[in-house]
Amino acid sequence: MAEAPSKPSIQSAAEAAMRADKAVVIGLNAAIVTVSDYEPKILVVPHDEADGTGGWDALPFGPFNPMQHRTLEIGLRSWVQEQTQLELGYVEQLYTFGDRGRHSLEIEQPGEHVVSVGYLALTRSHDETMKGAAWRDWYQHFPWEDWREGKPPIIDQMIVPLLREWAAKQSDASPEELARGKRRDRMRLCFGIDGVAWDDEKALERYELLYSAGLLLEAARDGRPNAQHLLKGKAPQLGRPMQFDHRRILATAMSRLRAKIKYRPVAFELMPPTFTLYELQKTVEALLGLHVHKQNFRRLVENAGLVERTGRMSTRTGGRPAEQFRFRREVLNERPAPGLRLAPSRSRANS
Amino acid sequence: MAEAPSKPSIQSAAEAAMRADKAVVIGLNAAIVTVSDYEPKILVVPHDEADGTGGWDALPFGPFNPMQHRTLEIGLRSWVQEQTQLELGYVEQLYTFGDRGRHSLEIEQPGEHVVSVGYLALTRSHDETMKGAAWRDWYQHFPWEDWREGKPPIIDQMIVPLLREWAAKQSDASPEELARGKRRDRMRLCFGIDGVAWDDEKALERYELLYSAGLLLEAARDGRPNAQHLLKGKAPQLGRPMQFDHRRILATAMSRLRAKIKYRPVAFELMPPTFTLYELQKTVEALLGLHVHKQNFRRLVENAGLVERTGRMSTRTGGRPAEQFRFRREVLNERPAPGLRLAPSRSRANS
DNA sequence: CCCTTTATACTCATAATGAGCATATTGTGG
DNA sequence: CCACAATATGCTCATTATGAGTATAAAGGG
Repeated sequence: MAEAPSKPSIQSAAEAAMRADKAVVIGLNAAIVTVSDYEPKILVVPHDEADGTGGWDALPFGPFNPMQHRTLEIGLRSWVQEQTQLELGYVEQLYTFGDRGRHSLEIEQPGEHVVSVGYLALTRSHDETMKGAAWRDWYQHFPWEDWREGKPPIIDQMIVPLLREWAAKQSDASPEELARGKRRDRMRLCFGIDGVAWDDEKALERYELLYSAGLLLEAARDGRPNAQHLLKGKAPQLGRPMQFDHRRILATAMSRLRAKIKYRPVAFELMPPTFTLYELQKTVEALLGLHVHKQNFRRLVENAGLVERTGRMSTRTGGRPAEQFRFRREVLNERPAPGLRLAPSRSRANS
Repeated sequence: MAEAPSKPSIQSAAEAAMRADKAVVIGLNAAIVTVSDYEPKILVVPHDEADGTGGWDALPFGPFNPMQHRTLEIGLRSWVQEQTQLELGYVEQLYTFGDRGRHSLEIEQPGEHVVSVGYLALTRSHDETMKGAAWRDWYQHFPWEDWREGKPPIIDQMIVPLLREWAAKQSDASPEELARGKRRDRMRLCFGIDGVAWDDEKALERYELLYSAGLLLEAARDGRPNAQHLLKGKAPQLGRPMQFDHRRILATAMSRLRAKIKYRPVAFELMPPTFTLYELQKTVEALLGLHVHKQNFRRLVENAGLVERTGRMSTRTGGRPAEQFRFRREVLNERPAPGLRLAPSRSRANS
């Protein structure tokens, strides 16, 4: 009954290249993450648009030149290396955004379209001396994501009330949003209300929720009607905004990294060659934005075979000296999915 | 110490558009999956190149026209709808490939570059009447992935011996591959040898392993030296090859879907409105390529709150009639990660 | 009415997990 | 030197999740 997917649609790739309306430029965005002083840091570059977003952080960005680099990742590594001298360890593709409205201030020339491919990269080195670029604590952009000291006050003081208001007001809701309590459910699941457990991996969903609720400066900048008040009044802001959709890319990176850490030994990309279990734990906690039970963390790491003792003791910092461990790289060849299987808190998840 | 990521690199997006060497065409590839008769099917279109790959299946492909569609997904849905009349339920971006060598037969014109974005889509409808397009059992492309009837014979009869040969021969190994037993470890982990458990989610890794080992026709077509013998002799083939890197995209889709099914209720996208638990189980088993314990599957599905009884009984097919269930869509609003948490078999995983 | 076939309900041993207690090893300030 | 603070590390225990099996129910066919 249906029309066949016509073969021409395949061959048309060739013709399409000739047609300007389909040609685009590929941009590569890198969310480069490190952890220092037990804080996750994201590499940002300043930018100065005359559009009111001057001063907003941006993620490093570079074009992809297919003539020069065989793959997207090679292209990314190349310009990151050139511009920052950073040694990227782990690199992972996140998502490709093709939104026409991405550069929302109509800075695009007619006929120009940037499709951007987001990448997550991890690095151990974190010199503070890169001119122009800087390491920014990622929780400055996402203050609601750091639960290490308990629930961040911003959630109950600002986010929940504002979201409740948004959920109550149905006037600006889209058709499918109007389903009874849809908005309320979304906020319950995202922010762990009414007995729903906090899920550290939902960083992206939370960002998107706040964006649709018009609570972020990016939403105002993009012209979302329900966010315009942010520009007028001196409304308090929810986290530091970023250029373009970079905060969204960062949220994607957070979600992905928090998930990955649990079934791949990526955390070790951020550790020095030897470390104490305490240091490892603090690094993981920093990324997850959560506290974990110390003794159980140790048990987990040890009988997952992820580390081995070095015999050396650390110069202690207060109490009994801790032993230094090293990452057992062999584990990659032994088990199918080695990682810090930190199960989502079962408490309250099921009520 | 490092150079700043220069702001110009950001603004250069604008100039870059003008430079032909950076302009590319975005192609969208769709892995459209359905399940009928308890077999996973992939929508393929024929193609006729005069390059020897005529007759190989291809995934439906369409260009992305940024003037016409706001986002990549909208663009994808649009041409899929147009060409196939299929109603896509779940759609998810998989990966973006920018390899210059993607269209390996140098069919690219100079100055033309296709970056392709792969998508996974699920649909319930599976008319057999689409002209040109056809539903192909996906295990025809990946015979080693179907363990429902036990370990597929092709593994022990062909794959393992050929991989052992490849692992033993170090002559064509890349520098980092030369590490003692690297290749052997890779095959152990991928194909579950020596007590390593089979991991259904490693479909992509297995495909890539077979490709690098030169055992797939795609590798031969791409000019990999270690695969050239496939073209000469009448060597038996490992699964049906596909055009371009489409089999790789399909492998990505399989891996992603098999993983996703365990923490998101995507399986229901493939079910009719009401179904018996047996039908649900068979569908899941088809996707995973595995048998699951019937009673435990039932327990899992039921106390995860994923389904609810309808009271209606099915017209049985042999024994006691089974009750019809329906998907409890509300579960999406209740639990953070509802899915069929089929844990990886613990047996043999840890020896 | 027995037998086959499938559906569904329970049981049970084992492993994984969350939480806490106990002990060890350091430095510090009387 | 000793009590004490601080941290590391080892161990126990209750609870839950999981894999595997047994038992019973409800149909149709001879």
